This record gives sequence, structure tokens and C-alpha cells, in this order.
Amino acid sequence: MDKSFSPHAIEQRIYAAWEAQRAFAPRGHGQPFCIVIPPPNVTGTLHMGHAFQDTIMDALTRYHRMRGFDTLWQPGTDHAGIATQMVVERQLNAAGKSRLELGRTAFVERVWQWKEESGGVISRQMRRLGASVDWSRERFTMDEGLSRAVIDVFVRLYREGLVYRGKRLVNWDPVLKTALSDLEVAAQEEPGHLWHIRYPLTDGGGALTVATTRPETLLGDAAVAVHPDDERYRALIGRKLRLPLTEREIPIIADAYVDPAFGSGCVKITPAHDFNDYEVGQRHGLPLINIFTPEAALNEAAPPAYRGLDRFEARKRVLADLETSGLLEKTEDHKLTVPRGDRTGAVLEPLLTDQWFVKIQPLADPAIRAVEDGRIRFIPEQWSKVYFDWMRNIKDWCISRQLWWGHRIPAWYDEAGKHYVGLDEADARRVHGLPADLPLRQDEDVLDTWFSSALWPFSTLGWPADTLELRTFYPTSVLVTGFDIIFFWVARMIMLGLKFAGDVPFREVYVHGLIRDHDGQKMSKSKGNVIDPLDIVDGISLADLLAKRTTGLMQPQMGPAIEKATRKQFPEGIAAFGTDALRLTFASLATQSRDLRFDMARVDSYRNFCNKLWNAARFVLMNVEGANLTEDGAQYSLADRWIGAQCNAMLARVAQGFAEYRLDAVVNALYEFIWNDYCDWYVELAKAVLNAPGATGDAGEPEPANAPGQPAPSALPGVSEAAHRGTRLTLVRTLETALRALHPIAPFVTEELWQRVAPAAGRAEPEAGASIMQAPFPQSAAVDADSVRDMRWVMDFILGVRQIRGEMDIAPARKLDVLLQNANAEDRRRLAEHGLYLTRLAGVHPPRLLEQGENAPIAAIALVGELQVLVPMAGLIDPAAELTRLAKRRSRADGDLKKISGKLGNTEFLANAPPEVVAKDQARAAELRTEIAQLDRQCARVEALRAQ
RNA sequence: GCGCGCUUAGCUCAGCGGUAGAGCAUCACCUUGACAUGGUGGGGGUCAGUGGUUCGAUCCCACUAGCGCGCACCA
Repeated sequence: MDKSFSPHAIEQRIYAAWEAQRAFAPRGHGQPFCIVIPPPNVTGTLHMGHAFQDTIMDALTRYHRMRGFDTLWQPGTDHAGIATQMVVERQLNAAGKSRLELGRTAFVERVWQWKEESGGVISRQMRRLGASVDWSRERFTMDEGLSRAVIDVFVRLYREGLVYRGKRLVNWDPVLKTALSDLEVAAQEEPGHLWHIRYPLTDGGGALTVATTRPETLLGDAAVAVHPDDERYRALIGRKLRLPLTEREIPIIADAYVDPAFGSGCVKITPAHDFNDYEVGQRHGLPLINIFTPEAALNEAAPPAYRGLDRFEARKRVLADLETSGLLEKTEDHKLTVPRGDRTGAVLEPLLTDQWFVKIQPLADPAIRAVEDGRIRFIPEQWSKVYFDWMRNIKDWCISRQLWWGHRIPAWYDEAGKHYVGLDEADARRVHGLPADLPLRQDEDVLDTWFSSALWPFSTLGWPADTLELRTFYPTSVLVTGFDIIFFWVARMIMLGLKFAGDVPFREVYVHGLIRDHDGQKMSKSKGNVIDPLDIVDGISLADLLAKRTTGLMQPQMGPAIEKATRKQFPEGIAAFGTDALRLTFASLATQSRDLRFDMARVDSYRNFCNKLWNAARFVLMNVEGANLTEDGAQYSLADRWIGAQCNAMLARVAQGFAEYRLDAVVNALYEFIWNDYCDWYVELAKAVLNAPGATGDAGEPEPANAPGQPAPSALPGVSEAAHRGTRLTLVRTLETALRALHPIAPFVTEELWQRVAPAAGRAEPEAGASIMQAPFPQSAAVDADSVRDMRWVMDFILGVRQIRGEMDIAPARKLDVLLQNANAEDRRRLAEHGLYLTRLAGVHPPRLLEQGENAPIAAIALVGELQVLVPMAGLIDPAAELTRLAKRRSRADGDLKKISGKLGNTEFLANAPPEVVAKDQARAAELRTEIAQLDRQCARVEALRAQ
């Protein structure tokens, strides 16, 4: 075995072996456990958030698989309509071509090509991350089967009246020239202006002043509204205004929507270009005057002078013209929220167009109930509130997109523009009784990608066919997702799952936080702070990292700043940490926090942890190879029993952590057990046994003869051949158990080590080729409390001596003489039974009990309960230093005692606190008093020595 | 405006009605035969502030301050 762990030497080989064994497929029996992956964009790449999420899902999947569940982690990708179309269009533009030139068929073909080219990236990344998804079941939202499910759902909803077509005001992206759903609008506060404009009354009696942030829309005004109770304007209601820059007359109307306190109390009403105004217009029967083209330039409805101008150009022109005609009263600075497309960043325009909608209320109601009555549980619970808030105020969902890449809407139009919906054209004709020769053309639009994603938990399992997978794995067990897509995806899956698959799509929704960079910033290409998870696995040079972060920027002027920040944070690039270290880091971040800062130092510590584990295994294998490991008659020492107890406690914590989706707790339990308990203590204790002279005649360090009447270490139990066997068995079995427990989080290093350790532990035949991922997950058993108590004594003894050594600067190699004073029967028993550990781990000669009446020499002192451990100072210890040390101990004990005495002196405390709490404090107080008394005595003695 | 979250060691974060924890960083000693990606020991916190509930509050409640997020917005 290598002296240190090198991840890249094993990871890809191991993953390939798993795949070759088809180890990720459901086993076909046992209780089902299923997670569907939140499908990433097929042409994208995995970012840190994906890697984090995949780590969680893989850990859950491997954990359940090992526990004997029939486990399916369903992989796949979605077609990401807008994002993908944008990418391919950009490619075309770069080549001097356009989508329109190419035509729809050729363009879509081109997108498919791009999908084929780039679609493998994600699956390669997932493989490198160790994801145990069932690749044989990989799905894509545009697959034939899933497409069929999409069309099926659309048609069924349509036939039930839950999908309808209508001319409505929708959020329009003038760059993409498509409608968007409400959710795809990112409202952003931006500085702007409030322009006050005079609208003259037609009958000459002055003017009303309206305030607007969008003066160009006045060309589409249909009225000016005032509040019905506003005394200032009451008399004017019903009179007419001459709309500036146009020849039109518009009425003054009264509507309670108007806030009399804002601006002048008069509002221009533009029903075709503002959602609120649209409502007002509906109430008052106002005309809808659409003045914009799909590109958001002014159309024929505008006066000739403005036609063809872009909206922002038009704004300038309108303002200039108003100024000229003296109608612009004033201009104020004003902050306003601007709706922008979340993909393009373009200012969105409310635009009147024909679109398809899902009538959502009938779907939302059962979906709300499913969470209310606990059929679906959010973890953490608080997210259900967010879900309810949105669901209870839900609006109809605009599902049509004016794109080419996606599921084309299964509706056909005759020449009169009447639509017919069907599974395909023939179905539409049949259902609607249309003659075969009636010319029909299919709707040009495609469906929102989220419409197909909403079906993911059942469409991937074969729906609408009644498949075995669907029956086995639906409802799925848990959905693992970020809170940013609760509305987009989670809510819609619940609605459509209940509607079409007859049950909730998942029992639990585990909502995790978002991975941010070291400074708490969201990672994004434009900020230049993204990290490719594989660059942490494999490492990357500074030059390559800089290149990755600064090429292809939308805003190239950001380049130098990004370069500077990157050089500062990663002066030497990123080291290769391996997948396991990265996964351990991700798991340790899986707290309940919403924002998770990614800290490279954590990865470093988990890389070290993997190396620690590696070396522990190396040690164990060195010690068990060729050794007799038969169990019969093996004797188990205190340390053997103790590590078993610790292991059981760890397994209980791990099980609880998984049950609560607290992978940070899982990692902590494993880390602490493996490093602190197993490596720092148990392995050292085992060395004490294995290196002691034993019945097998193992080479052991000869211990000096002990004082008469004292038990000699070589005569202690724990060094017989049977005890050696017990220790070797415990070493290897505990390690083997720990490997299985760690496997869901750190799959590679555990597999590699398990292949060598398991046979020695009697777990697997060397030739069987079994994988740790199919071994049973270790179950916790009762903890042996006696062993924990005795071990506590041993540890306190050792720690006490080490502390003296550390604080007195005594070289570790120097063996110390130790005398024991005030030992009770229990101390004597423990010394007799476990003395071997003390000599080795504390670096002392066998401790000698002071005879009755024997004078103790001046010594540094460590307290183990009542027992005093004396390290004679002669020639070793500086009295002044010892006094300092003692004073420090004393003041600490004194502080503690004061606190506890205060409590115990309080009669209310004695009367009200639970008896066990009082008893515990009393015991603690007694302990502290003893300790202080001993320290005082010791101080006095050292003082006396110094005074001599 | 409505809703939610956060504030604990220098940094990143756990925690919890009953003696404040981890990793990293830091200081001292140690090339000990699994591991210097290591070992041993040490230092470091009025748990944001105020008030309340309680025998007891870092933890529960209220308010305040600061930071952040979501939703909805007055043109």
C-alpha cells in the first residue's frame, strides 16, 4: 500500500467496476426507495450546487441501498428550452447566420446536434462524482416517451377545461420574443424618473397632471383615473382630456385603484401595457390600444412620428415633444422596480397576445391539502409556509413559449383561426370530426420546459403506461432540491402528480441551501467566481483557472477584476483533493442553513481525513496479515470493548443524521469516531497490547522490573495470544464497520480499502468481487457503558500525565516515573487490569502505588478523580512553572465551583430543579472541592520546596 | 408593505433550558517503527443588544439593531 492516499489512482477504476457490475440498478426486491434527480440542462455543465445536491442524493441512495432497500436513483436531463435555444442562436450569430434564415426544421436539427455534442458532459461529471444513478434508465424530457406524456397531459387538461387559450396581457421578453410565466420575471429596483405631464381638458378649462415612469406609453392611454372620493377632481369625472401628441380624446374616470396621496392623484390608464391598468380598463370598458410590436418598437397604433422607434428611443422623443409643447411639468428622480427576464435580462413588456394557460386553482387546491395533511412533508418544515403562501395566491400559468426548441403545442388551426386540440393531427381531426382535406396548421409555439419537468417523477417511470417501475417507485421517497425552485418545480410536480399519477409525487421534500463562494456571494459566470467541482477533484493550475473564468464573459470589462480576485484567492490554483474529500465537504455543509459558504480549507481537512483513514487501514493490514484471526477463544480487552461502544454510539448518530437529513451530523459522527476514537485512541491502545510481550512471544519492549508487591505489566491480562487475537480482530472489524458506515458519503476510498480489509475481517471472500456498496449498512447495538467508564479513567490518567509533560516541556521520548497516591479499590482494580495502556500512551514506567505512610516526593500532580498521579519533579520540572500550572487549574476549578455553589445555595433551585440535576451539581461541587483542596496542598508543597 | 431567515472563538459553522463545541488558523514541543495530508499539549467566546418567562436562558417569548432572502407592489 502507498504511504498516502491518491484519489485519482483509484476513482475512475472503481466507478467503471461498479458500472460494469450494474451495481446501481434496483435489486428488484425489498422496500422501494426512489429519488428522481432534478434534471439539469442537458447542454449545461454541473456547477457546485449540482455537485452538492448529487452528493446528498447519492449518500441517501447508497445508504438505503446498503440497508436492503430496492433502490432507484433516476437520472436524466431537461431540454431547458430558453437557455438552449439562446446558446444555439448565439452560435449561429457568431457564424453570421440567424435562426430565421435557417428555418425551424433546420434550427431544431441544429439544437439536437448541439445536444448530442454537449450532452455527455454532465454524465461524465456525475460519474466522476461517484453518482450511483441507474444509467440504464437515463431520461431526457424530449425523449419520445416523455414527450408523449407531455402531450397526453396537455390534451387531458384541455379536455377538462384546465388548459385554455386566451388573449391576455403577459410578460413579454422583446429580445427572445416570447411570453414568460410570472416566475420567470425578476423584479429589480432601479433608478429612474417620474415625469409629470399635463393633459389638457378638451373644453379648455385647464389640465390634469399625471405622473408616469413610462411616458412613451401615453400613446396608448385610454383614460385618466382619479379616486372617486378625491374632492379635487370629483367635478371632473366624466369630462374629456386631449391626449398629448395624439389627436385622441380620453375620458376622466373614477376608480378606487388610484391612491390620491401619490403624485398628483391622477393616473394615466394604459390597459394594453400595464397589468393594473388592464384591470381598470376591464372595469370601465376601456379600449386596449396596443402600441408595441413584439420587438417593443412602436407600431401602427402610434402616431406616424413615432412608428418604428424602439421603446426607449420613443421615450426620448415623447419627452422632447412634450417639453416643446410645454406639457412636461417637471421631472423627478424616482426608484422603480423594473421587470426583467431572468434569462436575457431584458426589460419585459406587458403585451397583449394569444397564449395558452393552465387554469391552476383546481390543481392547486388538492396540492395544498397534500402538504396540509402531511402526505408530503417539507424538511425543514418552514418551507411549507413558503409553499402555502405561493399556492394560496396562485395565478393561471402561461405555458406557451414563442420558441422553436421544446414540445410543440398539439393544437391545429383551420383557416378561420379556430383551434383543435388532439394527441396529433389525426387525433385532432378525428375528435373534432374534421374532414381529412381541411387545411390545418399546427400551433407554432412550444410548451414551457417546466411543464414537462412537472411530470418528471412519473414520466420518467414510464407514465402514461402502467409500468412495473411506476407501480414500484411512485410515489418516490424524497425530493432533494434547492429552495429557489419550490414554485417553479416542486409545486407543479405536486399538482400534476396528484392529478395524473393519482398520488403525491414524493413523500418528503428535502430543501437544502445554496452553495455560495467563500465571501457568501452567489457563484456565477458573470461574477467570475464559479468553481467547476471537478477542478477540486482533479486540481487546476492558476493559469487554467484564470482562463476558465475570464473567457467568454458577457461583460469582458469585468475580466481584470475577476483575474485579480482569482489570483488573490487561489494564488497557486487549486490542489487535487479527490472526490471523496469534496463529497465529505459537501455533506458537512448540509446543515439547515439557506446560505452555505464553500470554504476550500474544509476540503483540505477532509482530504487529510481520507489520508488518515488510508493510513489507519495500512496499519491494520500490516498487523493482521498472516496473523491468526480465528475467533474461538479470543479475548477482548477494555479497549476492544470500548471502541465497540464508541462505534455503536457513532452508528446511532449516523442513523439519526440520515433520518433527519442532517448529513453534517453524519459526517461529524464519522469523522470524530474514525479520527479521535479509532485512530487517536484505539489504534494506540491496540499497539500497547500488540507490542507488549505476550504468550506468542511477540517482540515486545521489556519493561523494567516492578517494585515488589506490585503487579508487573507483563503479567497483566491483555497480552496473551488470545488477547492479541482479540485486538487484531477488533482492529480489523471495527475498521471494516467504519468503512461501511462511511461509504455513502465517501464511496471511493471506502471501496478501495474495503476490498482489502473485508476479507481480513471475515466479511467477504477475496475472489468474490463483491462491492462495499452491496454490503449491509452497519446497525448500532447497545453501548457497553462499563467499558466507557473504565476507559474514561484510563484516558484521564493518560491526559493528566500528558498535560504535565506538555506544559512542563518534557520531551515525549522521556519515560517518566509515576507514583500513585490515594488510590481506592476501584483505582487499584483499574490499574491492575489496564495498567498496560498507561505505560505506553502516557509514556511512563509502570506506576507504583505509594506504600501506606510512605512520604511522597515533591511532584507535579494530575488528578484522576480522587486518585493523585504524581510525577516526581526532581531534575525534571521547574517549580515555578508547576506553580503557574497549578494556579491556572485552581482558578478554573474555583470559577466552576463558584457558579455551582451559587446554584446550590439557591433554595428555589433545590426546590424546583429536577433531583438528578441537583444531584449532578452536588457531585460536581464535591469533585471540585476535592480538586481545589488537592491543588492547594500541592501548591503549598511546591512553595515549600522553592523556599528551601 | 407582507412573509421568512441569520447574528456563537480570528475565519467557516454546529449546538442546546442545566459545566460553551468542531474544522481551519494560531502558539509551544515532537523527523516515535499507519499517517508531518502527522502526533502531543496550550491559548482564544459577557453566544448582537434590551426586557420578559423560568429555580436556571446562548437556547423559549417580545422588542431593538445590523445583514440577507422571497413575494407583492403607487402610477
